[in-house]
Amino acid sequence: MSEKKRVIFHLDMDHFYTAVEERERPEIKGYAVIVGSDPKEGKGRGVVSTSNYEARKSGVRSGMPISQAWRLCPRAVYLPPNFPLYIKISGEIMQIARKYAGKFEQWGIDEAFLDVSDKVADWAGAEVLARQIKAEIKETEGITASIGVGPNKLVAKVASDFQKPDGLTIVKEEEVEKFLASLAVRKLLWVGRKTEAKLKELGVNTIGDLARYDPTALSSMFGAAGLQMHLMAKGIDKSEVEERMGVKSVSHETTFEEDTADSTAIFQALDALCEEVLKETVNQHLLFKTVTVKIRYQGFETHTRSKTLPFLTNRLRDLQKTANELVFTNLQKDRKVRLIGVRVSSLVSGEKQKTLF
DNA sequence: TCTGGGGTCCTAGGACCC
DNA sequence: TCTGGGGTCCTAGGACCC
Repeated sequence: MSEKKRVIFHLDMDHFYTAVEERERPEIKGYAVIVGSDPKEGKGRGVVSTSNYEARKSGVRSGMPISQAWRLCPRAVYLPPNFPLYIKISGEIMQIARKYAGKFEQWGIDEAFLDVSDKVADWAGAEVLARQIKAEIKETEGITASIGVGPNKLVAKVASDFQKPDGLTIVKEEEVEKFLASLAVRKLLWVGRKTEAKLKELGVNTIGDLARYDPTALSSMFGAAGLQMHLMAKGIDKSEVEERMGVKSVSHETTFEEDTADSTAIFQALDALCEEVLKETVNQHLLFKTVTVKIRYQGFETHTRSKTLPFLTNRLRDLQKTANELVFTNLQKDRKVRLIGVRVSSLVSGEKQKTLF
């Protein structure tokens, strides 16, 4: 019996945050727009979340320090992120896309995988469907999306990035190897900056280089991820499109405006973060067992400390007491702190456990 | 260049249990 | 009085994603 052929879409909204802002404020259309931290005349901390294509012409990129963006593009329109709005519009878009898919998997706020194998007869049918989804999103929401189409998630993901904005790239099985071969390894899912650097040392620059490399050597260098990487480079990916159920952790963190050794300020911030984290866990009817605090010192050295309680809870005083103890016993008093954070995990839905309290 | 904030998954060592 | 093997849980760190 031959394996069923799959047709997978990867949907990727174009410069999503700035696209939403442009839609809401027609007066900024045509200008360079950057959503991110407050640039503070070039002295701001933090990074660029999203920049529109006008800003990208000046070299501005997602993840870039906002101070650097300010130097490259001081005349851009700088906006703080409006997450509630982005989440609302994302939800509407996902609802549109979901109805066309046999299986659907949201990926971050502005991307999704769709398994449409049962919805289309061939690649021509896939193209018709992809255009239909793009058109409906554009008509209903006024913003554009790019779609990549391929025989698996990996190829679809790489394809959606191939032509942007408002792109549609279809890669059939027989074209996969050729399509991938000349692209940089960094285009592969899970190959980030560190892995890219290690591969470069091996003389592996393109996905084609990686596909030809000895998998045993990759395995001894990267472990299981090495073999996975080699398969991906050959365009092989058997992972299913699957709906993700429930969060595994809830966290909040904050970077101080200036690094501080003031323990009053640090513990005050910690208490406030605990309150926010707790509010969310309660809203989602969750109980937690593990508390993790994160301390980042001046110079970016980062440590985490965690404690698993012998019971499930959603009480603020349990969270605050545990978080405070963890920070108190681990904080290096003579060092300035850049960031403090709190996370809860080992979550269980509390729907059936209301009687606990 | 000087690095946000929200997540997921993996690894490796150690404790502990049978 | 020196030491197996399997399994699970916990902790810390790190890479990666958007």
